[in-house]
Amino acid sequence: MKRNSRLSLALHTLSHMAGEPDRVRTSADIAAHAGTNPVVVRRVLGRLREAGLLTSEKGYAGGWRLARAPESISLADVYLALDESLITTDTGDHAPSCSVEHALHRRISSVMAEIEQSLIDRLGETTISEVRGT
Amino acid sequence: MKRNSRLSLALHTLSHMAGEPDRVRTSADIAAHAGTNPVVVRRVLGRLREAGLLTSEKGYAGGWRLARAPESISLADVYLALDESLITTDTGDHAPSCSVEHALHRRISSVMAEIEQSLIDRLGETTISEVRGT
DNA sequence: ATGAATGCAACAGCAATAGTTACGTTTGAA
DNA sequence: TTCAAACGTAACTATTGCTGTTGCATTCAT
Repeated sequence: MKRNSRLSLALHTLSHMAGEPDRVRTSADIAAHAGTNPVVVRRVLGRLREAGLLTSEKGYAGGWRLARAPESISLADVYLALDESLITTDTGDHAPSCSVEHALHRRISSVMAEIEQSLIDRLGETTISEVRGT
Repeated sequence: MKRNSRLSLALHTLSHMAGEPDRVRTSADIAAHAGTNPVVVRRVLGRLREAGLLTSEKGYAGGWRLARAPESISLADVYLALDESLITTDTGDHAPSCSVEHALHRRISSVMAEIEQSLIDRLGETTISEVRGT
């Protein structure tokens, strides 16, 4: 695993869960399906839980379950839950020399923020259940 | 520099160049403005040259210059030149166990490809000269 | 010829992250 | 009550990607 693996893992798991929303799955099960480690699964899914997309229960017969109907979970929800921020340009610790540079920097940041919002809007148009194929 | 620094460096440089399109700039000049290293600049700008956005000349009085009018260079051109592929999920060297998994994987890849295309379309709507502020 | 510039290769250092191990905590069943 | 199963979390390692840096060959105008 390498590129965007958190997003990939999250999407695979959620889409898979959308098939049987009531079934409780352990992180070990999920990890086996995803070819990774239970701790990694808990790390990623923990973020989705914080965002209210999943619930987890400890102890015997514990595990993970969708917190909402899959039709109500959009890709934007997942993206924002993971806090990936794919687009945002670097914060530039290099203090701009002249005011022209400074203005340019702000201009670019603003444009990139608009682009990211467009991406989020687009992600909001697709739900987990659609990804799975209804 | 850290996050999306290549994209950031490319945008800053191109936007800056759009102000005086005929001026030749050395990688040392650009690096000084960007607060980085000439070699790093040449690495990033080299990709833009391969994509036909810039030209470079070696030797005495050499340097970098826009290869096209700034109004004809879109953010999509820059994005594609850098081959960043922000969206694409990982290729999953983990061979899917069952055919359901396999179908799901292809489904997700397909959806993410659509999303990335939407992003590129959106990036195509803004040009370097617009970023600069006309 | 010489100095200024790119092109390129190689290497070090750093940051992010996956993977792993270990241990505490919680829960329900036996 | 005891025990096994599960999550939660911390700590550590390894890997990966990228920036920064140095060095050197090449090219070009003077």
